[in-house]
Amino acid sequence: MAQQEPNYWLMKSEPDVYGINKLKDEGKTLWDGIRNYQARNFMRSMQIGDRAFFYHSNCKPPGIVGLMEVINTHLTDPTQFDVKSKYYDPKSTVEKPRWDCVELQYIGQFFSMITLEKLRSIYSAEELPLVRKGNRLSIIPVPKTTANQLLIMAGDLK
DNA sequence: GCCAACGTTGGC
DNA sequence: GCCAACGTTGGC
Repeated sequence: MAQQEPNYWLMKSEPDVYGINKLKDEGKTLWDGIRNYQARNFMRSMQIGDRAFFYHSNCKPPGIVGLMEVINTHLTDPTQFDVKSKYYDPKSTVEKPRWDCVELQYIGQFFSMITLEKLRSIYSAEELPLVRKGNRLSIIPVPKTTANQLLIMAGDLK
């Protein structure tokens, strides 16, 4: 089977909760805790080899800080069964789990963040759905053309 | 801290 | 199936 071109994504995380430096230390991570169906469905369409921009949200300033690669897909999110987790979902069962996740590997960190302000000044909602007004989705596709431009903009990775 | 935007829940 | 009430996200 021919390996198809990787797709690009943008994945948000609050740096106080899980930031790029944590991922850099750990090398890879399960992207668990997603409790939004649209975001989950985007994760379900991810393929090994896809790449994702790491976005720091709910901070000053918000923006894209690094790059990751999808190394595992269609994994059951373990936190949905963990009573002590804030992501515990009593309506989910082991037989029929509601939530899954992907595993991501750290690729690199940008020398300087591409801020949301800059992204808004460059891109339309079609070119980068992140900048669409009122968008709260934590996982968003990034069109290939835009992804390539962002990578050029980022230059070499740390 | 405010609040717009949007998702989810649950009564009917 | 509708929709009001409520909760959350996340920029500002």
